[in-house]
Amino acid sequence: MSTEENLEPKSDEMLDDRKKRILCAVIRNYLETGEPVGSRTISKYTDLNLSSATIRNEMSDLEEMGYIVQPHTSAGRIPTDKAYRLYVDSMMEEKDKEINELKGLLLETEGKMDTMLKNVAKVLANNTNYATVVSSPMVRGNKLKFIQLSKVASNQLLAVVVVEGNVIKNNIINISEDLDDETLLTLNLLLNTHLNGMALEEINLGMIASLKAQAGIHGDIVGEVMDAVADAIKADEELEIYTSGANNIFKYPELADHEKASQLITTFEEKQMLSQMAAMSIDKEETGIQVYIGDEAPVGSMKDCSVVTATYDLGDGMKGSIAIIGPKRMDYEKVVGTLKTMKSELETAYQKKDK
Amino acid sequence: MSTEENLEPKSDEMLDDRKKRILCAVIRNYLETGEPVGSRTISKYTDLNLSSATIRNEMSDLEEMGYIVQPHTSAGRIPTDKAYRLYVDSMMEEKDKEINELKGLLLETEGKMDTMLKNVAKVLANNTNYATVVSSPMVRGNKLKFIQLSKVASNQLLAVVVVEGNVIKNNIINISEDLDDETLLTLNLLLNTHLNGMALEEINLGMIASLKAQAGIHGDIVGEVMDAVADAIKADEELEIYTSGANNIFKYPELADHEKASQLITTFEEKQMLSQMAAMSIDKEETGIQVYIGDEAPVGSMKDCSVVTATYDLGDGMKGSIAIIGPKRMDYEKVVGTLKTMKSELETAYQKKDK
DNA sequence: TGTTAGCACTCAACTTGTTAGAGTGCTAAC
DNA sequence: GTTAGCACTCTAACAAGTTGAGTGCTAACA
Repeated sequence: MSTEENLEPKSDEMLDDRKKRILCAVIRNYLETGEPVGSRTISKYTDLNLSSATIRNEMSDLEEMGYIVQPHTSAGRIPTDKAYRLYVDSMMEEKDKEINELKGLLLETEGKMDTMLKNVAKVLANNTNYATVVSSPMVRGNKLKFIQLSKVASNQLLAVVVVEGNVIKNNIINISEDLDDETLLTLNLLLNTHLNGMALEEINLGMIASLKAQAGIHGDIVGEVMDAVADAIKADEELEIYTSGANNIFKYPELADHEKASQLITTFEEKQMLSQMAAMSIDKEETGIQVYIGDEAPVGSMKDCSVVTATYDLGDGMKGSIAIIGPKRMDYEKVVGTLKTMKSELETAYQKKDK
Repeated sequence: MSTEENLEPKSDEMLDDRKKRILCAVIRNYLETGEPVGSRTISKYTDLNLSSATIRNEMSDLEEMGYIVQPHTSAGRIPTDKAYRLYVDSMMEEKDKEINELKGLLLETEGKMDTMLKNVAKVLANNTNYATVVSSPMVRGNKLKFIQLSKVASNQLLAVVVVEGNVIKNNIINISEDLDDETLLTLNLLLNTHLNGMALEEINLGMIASLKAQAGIHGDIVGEVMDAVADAIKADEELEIYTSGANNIFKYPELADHEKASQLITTFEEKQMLSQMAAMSIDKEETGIQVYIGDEAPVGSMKDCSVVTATYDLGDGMKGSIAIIGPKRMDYEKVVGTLKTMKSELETAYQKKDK
């Protein structure tokens, strides 16, 4: 072990215990204060009884290894992304106990998925003082459950498409010719017998053509219905996004200057990037907690932030994502803990609602 | 006329033509530059050939009357809210011609109401460099058009409620007992014959009770359907809000400090205040353009802004609101003009879509 | 060999003083 | 009624000096 020093610096393993403790102290202190931390502070407020001079030597080493930097000479050190990475991966202890009264209450109140998720976002933002993004669940491997055409006016049909997971989509179809009830019934039968239970991916052009043929003179309507189905699929892929606490970024000077704030706010307003981010996070398939630090962040405007995401799983392949966005010096321990608790709260709240 | 000077200063009428022109020049100049404007500037850049000293005397008067103020002694003057009010009411000429290519294009592309309004917000934000809020149309005096129950699973019904204006609402109803198709048909018939064409306000508890009685053992289901109807009404009252360009506030230093920006962003994120604002604006019933300056603004967080709203009318009592939020020194002429054009573009685009 | 005290040095941040310029109000002359 | 001139005010920008936190280095110590 000790003879491996001639190898290239393999960072992690090069850190002896003392260096680790010093680095950890620097990080912890910086997370709290947001100010560069100097050798004297470390020397005073840690149990390892070392003079500031010794600490200085060690810090000099740590800087060389790329864990800390000075904003300018004669300032204290601040952690680099690399240090945060190490901290998140192997140094922090989660504060799992962070259960807050609110949650239970808020989740039970409504059976509605959207208000539920909106509340999740709001509670998280209030509890953490960071910005939060919650996505609606994405449903995978969806099967068509039910299709129905109804006449709402002489020249208008209503097409209702229900997909597994009870995602419902309506489309109003304008028709030129009036349809009698029998034809409508036939069409409904035709559509349901052929399409029910079908996975969305299985519906292709050939099938549509065949249906159209069978519908005879009403082929056009089938075409329109298939458009409605296509819409249902698309709507399903576009995740709903609920955000809260975007204003929290103003609490962190490193994010609050006009340029950065403006970009972040735009991202939050347009939601589309957030939707992609959520989709990515869900696709990762790891059900655990994911931490993106600085440049690792999935969205450009967040390159000065850290993003912590969790994937929740409501069963039936319904998975969604919860993300917390804050400054790189966010309280990772608290955030990860809170997110874990919230994830499980959400999942159990949904199970309960179900029965 | 000239002998009325002994009356209390009745502001507007006290302003002789020269004062008006000077005030107008001050306002115009300040709108452009955002800097306090001094007497020399006015003396130079107006056609009334007066020395700066004369202008100074006049400006001193105008200050006394409350139209302009100095941020500090030995600075130029800036207009007060009172001045803006006068300007908006009687001095400005709208730049009605401000028609921008984009509009026509964007509006036609989609038949979808929501994307259409989203686009309106986006185009306005891009064109004006202010923040925009567009509400979905509020439908008044709504009548029920169509109700349908369908079986999607052995223990689940789907209730579809269509309201005039083609607002569609779905509810999944969990039932304990299985229903055969005939019963379903009877229920559908019962609901439709009694409720179709009924205004939402007319549906009261007595009617619901009577329906329940007629439904016999399936009274519970009727109850649930009525809940779905209630939902449809509520969903209809809650206006959808589309925003764009919230980040534009950072372009105006007077709005961009942390405190104000944070409040504005929160308002834009939570949308609920904006929804109320839209509702208010629609209720005003005046179909024209409304300008709120500073404290007049309908929302607290906008007290340092000006808000210009327009009400669009799609016929059938469907009215919505478009609002532009910017600094008090916004380009009122352009905004009012653009808003008028957009209002009519939107209305005609909708008519076209209809046929 | 690792640790420590001491010292010179650096640099941001704050304080103070100075200056330049824009703008005003007032007065006296036109 | 209008204007030129002048003294005055106040901000913004800059320069210079001061303070304090923090460092790196060296020499002494265990």
